[in-house]
Amino acid sequence: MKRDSRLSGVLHILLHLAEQREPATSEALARAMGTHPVVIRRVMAGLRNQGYVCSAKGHGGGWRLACDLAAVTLRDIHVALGSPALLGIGHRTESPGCLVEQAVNAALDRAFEDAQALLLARLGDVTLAALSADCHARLVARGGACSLEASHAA
Amino acid sequence: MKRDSRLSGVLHILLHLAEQREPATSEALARAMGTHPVVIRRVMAGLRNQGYVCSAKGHGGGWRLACDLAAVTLRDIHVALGSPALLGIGHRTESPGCLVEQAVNAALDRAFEDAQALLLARLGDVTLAALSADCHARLVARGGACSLEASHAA
DNA sequence: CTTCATGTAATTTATTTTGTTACGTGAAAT
DNA sequence: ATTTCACGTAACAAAATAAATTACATGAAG
Repeated sequence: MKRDSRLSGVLHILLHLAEQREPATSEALARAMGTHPVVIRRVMAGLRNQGYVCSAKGHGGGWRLACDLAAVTLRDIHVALGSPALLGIGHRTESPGCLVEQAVNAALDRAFEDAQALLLARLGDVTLAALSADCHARLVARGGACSLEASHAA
Repeated sequence: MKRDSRLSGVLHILLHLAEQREPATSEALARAMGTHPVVIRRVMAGLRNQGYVCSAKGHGGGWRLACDLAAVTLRDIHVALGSPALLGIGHRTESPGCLVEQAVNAALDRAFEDAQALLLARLGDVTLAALSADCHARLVARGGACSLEASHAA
């Protein structure tokens, strides 16, 4: 079972956008993320629709942040990506006729819902601003010499 | 992202086994679960190795429970299945060179670990005996007329 | 009016999961 | 004994998913 890393990837992109004032093209982002520009556009489309970023065509175009980092949480981004399943395990059948399976589903659901609620709450506790601050703290801790952008130069 | 339903399926099987004293063949279980006997054997192999069930060859052979339902939790079964990923989302990279990605991973990890720990704890709170009792309660609530096995007759 | 860059649908390719076949081992029935 | 039954496993095939790519359209800057 492969885990969905879209949230991780999008956060990565957003924080990089926060570091530069000029728009970043899908091609540049794709190079940094090791993927294809069209994939970037696909995943960013959701964020644009929710107003977290904006895009511009033509010369000097690309992606820019369009939100206050302090007002957006990781949960917001998760929702903007379409609220993909947080849990990796689930039911065999959604509404089974078998009583045994109903009991199994009920027991698992209780556990699943609690875990999911906790995870959403934790994601809701972290703002993009906090994440960005953590980035800069790490930059200082590491010596402060290199730009945040340098890590994807190669 | 498709969710793994092995835990759900195996619990279903175990509770059915709890209802009958004669062994159940892989073929019978496969019919009930809508899959192939070899798939049943594959998934049950882990449980057998951990001693939760035992299997017998030849006439009258098949699968039987080999554990005290009151002493085994859903968490134990999850572990016996190889502890598949509980979460549906994860990192892009495990040990990134990029500071931004390190910060993203750190933030997500905190949330992930807490949710995972809660889920494991909840699974650890439910014994197979409790699940089985819930099955019987549902059977009574529904009228008590039909056998637990009837649900898979068709 | 050409170049650049996004928007999106359609297609192809790769990966993962699931199902199937085939053959081996051992136990019970005849 | 030998046939039948059922598990054990590896190898193979098929199906479902996800990702990458292509293709073409739109619109903005030079």
